[in-house]
Amino acid sequence: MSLPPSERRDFIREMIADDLASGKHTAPVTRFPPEPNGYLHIGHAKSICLNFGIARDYASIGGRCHLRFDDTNPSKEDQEYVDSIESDIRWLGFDWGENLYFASNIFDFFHECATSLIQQGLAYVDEQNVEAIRAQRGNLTTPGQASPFRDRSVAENLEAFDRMKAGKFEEGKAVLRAKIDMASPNMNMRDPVIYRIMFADHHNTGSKWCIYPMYDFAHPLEDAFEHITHSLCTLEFENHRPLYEWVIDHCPVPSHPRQTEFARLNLTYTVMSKRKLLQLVQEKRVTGWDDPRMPTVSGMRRRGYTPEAIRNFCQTIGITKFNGFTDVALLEYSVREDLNAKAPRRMAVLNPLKVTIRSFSEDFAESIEVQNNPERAEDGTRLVPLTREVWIERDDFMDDPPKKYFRLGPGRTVRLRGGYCITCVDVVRDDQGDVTELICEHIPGTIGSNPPEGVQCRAAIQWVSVKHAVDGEIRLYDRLFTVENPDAVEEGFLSVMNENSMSVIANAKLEPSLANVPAEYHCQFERIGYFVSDRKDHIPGQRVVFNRAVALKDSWAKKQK
RNA sequence: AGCCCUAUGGUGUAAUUGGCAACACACCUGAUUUUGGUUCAGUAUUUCUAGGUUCGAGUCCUGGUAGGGCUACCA
Repeated sequence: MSLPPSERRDFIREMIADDLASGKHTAPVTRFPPEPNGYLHIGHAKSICLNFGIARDYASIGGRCHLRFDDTNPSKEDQEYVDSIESDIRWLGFDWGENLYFASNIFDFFHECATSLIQQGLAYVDEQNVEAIRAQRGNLTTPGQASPFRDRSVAENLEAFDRMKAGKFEEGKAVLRAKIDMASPNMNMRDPVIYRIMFADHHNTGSKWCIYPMYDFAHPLEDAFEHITHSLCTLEFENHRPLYEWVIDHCPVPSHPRQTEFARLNLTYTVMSKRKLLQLVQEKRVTGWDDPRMPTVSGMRRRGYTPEAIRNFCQTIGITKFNGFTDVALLEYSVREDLNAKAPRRMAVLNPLKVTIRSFSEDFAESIEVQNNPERAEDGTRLVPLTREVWIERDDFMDDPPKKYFRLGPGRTVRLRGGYCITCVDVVRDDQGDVTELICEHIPGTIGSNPPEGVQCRAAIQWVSVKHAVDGEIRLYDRLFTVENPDAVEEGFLSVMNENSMSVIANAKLEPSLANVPAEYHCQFERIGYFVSDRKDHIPGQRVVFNRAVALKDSWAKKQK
């Protein structure tokens, strides 16, 4: 008996339920702790849905989720990222309320804890350079060796740490190290560096500090300071947990958070590494972090994803410790499901072929009432002008149609979606023999009803009145691809960079209801043919789905093989 | 090589904690359809391996195997 996804409990939620039942905590307090050094991507969305989702589940008993900027490395961080992260989280539908924190706001607290460690004889200032420290750390199989500075006196360490803080050392000339165990099989415990010197302007504290705490030291202290109960992070921090606990156990902290790890999101065909996404932006291979081809939250938003779709996706993939690869089809399904129900439909023709309906007079004009969304009658209808000449998709005609091709061919009949059935009676060609125009006749009385007995009309195609067509631009965006072979990832990038991987179709013929839009339309899923408008000025707050234009190409191609 | 983690259809996850292995996606087949969309019905495919405990093991124990992580003054 498996529970529906919405009620499913992952191992983390089980643990929280147990902690609540045993009285260990009265309410869960989680946190989402991004470093402001890039934009949020779909992988972050998984963590956001987890942490804020738990807070939401327990909101009635005081559960909450903090947004905390883990800004302890001023050389990589920027205010732009802080702003984008806040707005992306809000867009996803979550709210941290009053609970906005910056690690940089408690630099004094970190400093106190470091001083306390020194006083307990648990930390020392090492004045060796990086290379020496690295060499002494040993490797996976051989234990490390003690630094000559390891047994300095407390007084000496206190004094040296003060000089670090006062800027008396140059960068790289001294670090503060925790004194733990140079022979530990866990490399993280071999006297990890917990403070380093960096003369850099911090986006929040300016030049006030020239020493900054390392992640392994700062993170547990931040959690404890904020009274986080459950500190959820990804699998690569598993080996850091002993150090996390060591810091909590030896510093004067107000609470005892617990770290639990879960698997990060891996998506097939998708570049997820922040480093590589940054590279794409810096080398201008994309227009920015919010380029619709990017797997960032803001890129996906421009591409037409809805917050609901992303949240449902996160619900579907669940939380485990298994490090697998999620098929991107699962992501695509979640948007299709959401958009199919909500998005209004419009017609567009990408690769136009002119059709003249000769049974109409020159000045024929009729307003056809078309449903905005066949899934939702309450979305109403719109009037679309039909005239003697219309554009149809070139792929909707085949000279020599094979069986099971239901659209236009010589002598064949199709329905102009929402309108009449038309029969192709003649084909006009140029000197090369290429089709330039179709001559058709309409079958009267076929709006809203089937053609007479004996006339095959199995498909409905999109069309746009030539006289009323809006010239717009529709862009088809590819995903950013990597190749399956990880060694060839860089080559994968090259194919990303290639303009061919992004097809831009100019001068698409658009339905006149889009008249005010100097359109830039993003293809939602070319595999199924959704085009989603990003333009808020178009239909406020709504997404538009253009059907079929590309879907046909694809599904037909698939049937061919 | 040492330490840590993980293993359930093609993919991602469930399994009332030792009691008939299931859900979604993907795939294929058929029906419906004024979007080759949607919807509906159906087919096919599963507990890494070898032992052990047990009336009974996906679940517990032992040994293998495979994958991931760890040798930053990044987070």
